Amino acid sequence: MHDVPTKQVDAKAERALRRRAEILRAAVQLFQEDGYHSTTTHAVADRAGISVGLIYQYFGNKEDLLRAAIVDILGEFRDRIPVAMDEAGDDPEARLRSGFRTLVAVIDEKPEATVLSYRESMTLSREGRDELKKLEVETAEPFRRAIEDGIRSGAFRAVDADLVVHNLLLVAHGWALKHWRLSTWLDLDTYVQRELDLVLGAIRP
Amino acid sequence: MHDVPTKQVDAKAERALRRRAEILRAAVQLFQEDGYHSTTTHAVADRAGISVGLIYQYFGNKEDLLRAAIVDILGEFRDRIPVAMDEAGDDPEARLRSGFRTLVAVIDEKPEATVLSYRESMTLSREGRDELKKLEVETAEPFRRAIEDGIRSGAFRAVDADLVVHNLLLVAHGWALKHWRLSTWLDLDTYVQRELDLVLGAIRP
Amino acid sequence: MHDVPTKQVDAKAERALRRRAEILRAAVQLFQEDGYHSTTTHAVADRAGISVGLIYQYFGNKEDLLRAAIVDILGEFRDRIPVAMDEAGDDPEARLRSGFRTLVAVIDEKPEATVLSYRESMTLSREGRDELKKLEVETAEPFRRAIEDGIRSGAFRAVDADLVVHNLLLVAHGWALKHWRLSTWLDLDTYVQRELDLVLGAIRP
Amino acid sequence: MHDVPTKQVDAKAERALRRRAEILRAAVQLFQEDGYHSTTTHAVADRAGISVGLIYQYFGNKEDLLRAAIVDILGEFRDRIPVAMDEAGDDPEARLRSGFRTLVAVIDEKPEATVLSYRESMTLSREGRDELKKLEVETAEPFRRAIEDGIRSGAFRAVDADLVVHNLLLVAHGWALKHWRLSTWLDLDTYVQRELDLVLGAIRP
DNA sequence: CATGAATGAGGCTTCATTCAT
DNA sequence: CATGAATGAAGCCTCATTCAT
Repeated sequence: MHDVPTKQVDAKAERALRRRAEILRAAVQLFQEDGYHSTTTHAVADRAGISVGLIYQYFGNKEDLLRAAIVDILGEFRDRIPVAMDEAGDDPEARLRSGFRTLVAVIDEKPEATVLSYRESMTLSREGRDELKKLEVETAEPFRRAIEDGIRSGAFRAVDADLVVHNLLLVAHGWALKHWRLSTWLDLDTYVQRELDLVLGAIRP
Repeated sequence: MHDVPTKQVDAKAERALRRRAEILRAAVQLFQEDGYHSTTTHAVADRAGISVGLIYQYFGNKEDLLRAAIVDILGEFRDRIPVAMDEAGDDPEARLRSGFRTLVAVIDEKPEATVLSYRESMTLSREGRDELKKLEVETAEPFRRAIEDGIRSGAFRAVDADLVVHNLLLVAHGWALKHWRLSTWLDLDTYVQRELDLVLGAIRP
Repeated sequence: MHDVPTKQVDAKAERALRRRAEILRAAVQLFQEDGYHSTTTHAVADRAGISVGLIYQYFGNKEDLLRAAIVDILGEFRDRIPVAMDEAGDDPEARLRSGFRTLVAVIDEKPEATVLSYRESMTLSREGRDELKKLEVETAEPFRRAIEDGIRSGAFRAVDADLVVHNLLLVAHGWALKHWRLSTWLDLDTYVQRELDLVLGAIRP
Repeated sequence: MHDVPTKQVDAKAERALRRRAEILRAAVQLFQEDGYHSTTTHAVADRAGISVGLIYQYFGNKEDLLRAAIVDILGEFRDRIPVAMDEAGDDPEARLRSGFRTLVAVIDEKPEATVLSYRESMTLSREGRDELKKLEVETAEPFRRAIEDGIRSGAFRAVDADLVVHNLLLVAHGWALKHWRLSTWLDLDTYVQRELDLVLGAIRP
């Protein structure tokens, strides 16, 4: 109704974003700990330190919370990987190494979300799943390009680029999916190192 | 209280086993189609053509049904892979190829169960999860041995055998997990062929 | 699965019908006492002496219960009125008197449901409302025919038959709608008698 | 604590009244469209172009809004009908015609509120309902007096005056309650005309 | 063995109302 | 005056599980 100082609007908007993030963080934690279906909306509210009702002012429903959680991490993949690859310069192999290292690092930061996207993605509605697939394809794209560049330049053999990307992503996700086993004998850096050696060893001429 | 002819007992026992299998099949189908949590026991009963009550004569509860479904497939891995490897003779690479081909083939036969074991394993109780992990380790074992044999014989480089097995299993599971994408450009045999080329290419001296 | 003696099937079907009727009766009572929206499904279950869950084996949801309640009484109108009119013979006025008397009598038996159909009908979905309108038109039909017969035979003036029926129904419903006021100075028979005198007095030549 | 110019007080008071009326109008619209229970206070605020909180500065709670809406229209009946009857002079029949015509006209102006008073009156608390009954009786009173005057003067038969009033009110309300059916073959004036002919035909000597 | 009617705890979600700004 | 973020009680409904037949 009234004109309100811009600063106030910004403050409100920022506050709203912070709230949204708080709720999402609580949800991701609990989804990871107990699974999506065993997590109640009340539990999310409690963990976030708010009331149940408030969840529904930031998210349409529980599934929305799940989708937001998964989209959140996949979005981070999509955004951070190209940056990391560009910082590595033009060499295809260097780009691949940097991108993969970043991918696994992000997964290691939020393993919950990665596991979630495997475990609960089919819980989502058709639209939600399609959104995920789109993000997944977008994440794969920079890797695919680096490999094809490498093939063109002769740095790599004429392998099936899509398949190599598929493997790279699987192996990266594997760090989260099978962490219970891997972490008994490897740390993050060693895992990245050895996997890169294997993958690159397979595609170098 | 009565003595019962043995033949009748056998007939009964067999009938019971068939029933159990029917229920399990219905459950696996529905778990795959709709997810474990969205599948109701009534739906399982309907699909199996029996009444709800009967489910509880063959399985303790719904989670039991899930565990049985997953154990079923993992057990098949454990049993069929050593056989396939033995049929391939003594050469480590041949054994690896045969074992991997069989692994992917079994997964292709019942992709549902594979996906299930990723998606719902955390739904299980502590005991159920431990049982799965045990089966997973047992499945990995023959692969690990073949690789170590190959390393010893000089057929393979001195790679981290456990890591290579980890990758082999991930890639095999990947056929089920990412079937929606892979099947757009590959068939089963090509997938097995190309993956073997990549993996073996990485570990050959 | 098995063939079952017909008698048993009948017994079950009958039992089911009784249950349905019990639940419906409890619901109508409570809807009348407290209004549809103030009546909880738990309250209905308690009144019916069953558990909440059972309601949902006989009715799809709460609205379904409301629709069933209203359809129930409107159906009774539709069925009992033609019978009463036929018992009255051929004379249009006698038929009208008998039909109206029956209408008010049925309303007096279950005033709740009549009030419900006024108060809550718009709570229903489009389909539910259409079903009600159809029943209402069917209830009106025999009255309309009697009046038109009377007009043709010269027993009644050339009045707007539809309007007279509209009035008859309103007045009959009025017995339930304004019972709190009417019952302070009239009983059922007197109400019927006097209203018939008024209505017939208005349409006689 | 400050003395405030009277003009300002008036301006404020008027502004407040306007706000109240705006809110009430929004509420009546929505109550009619969706029913009282399906209308949320947020929806009322939106429709009125204000915030939820403001509603509670003009009305104690949601039920208050309903009562105000119904009292509003019933008060209009009470006020306008005697005026219309007085303008018609002394003849009982003329007074009755004028009163009824006005009653139906007011109902036609705000059919929502009439329907509301049937549909939701039981939603009100004891006090609210009693207030409605009082208003209803007050509305009926001038009609009753006209009929008794007519009976005394010999213009009408010795009918049950209260019952005739009951019918008049029912028939008037019927215009709103059954508008969906009536409006398919009648307009307002015809309805008034024909109903008056029927009712007066029934009570003329 | 087999049935399926019955149970009831518990989950998701809505929405009237408040209060700090 | 006015806002709208926040609350939390309460309702509808589902569904795993039992048990009398």
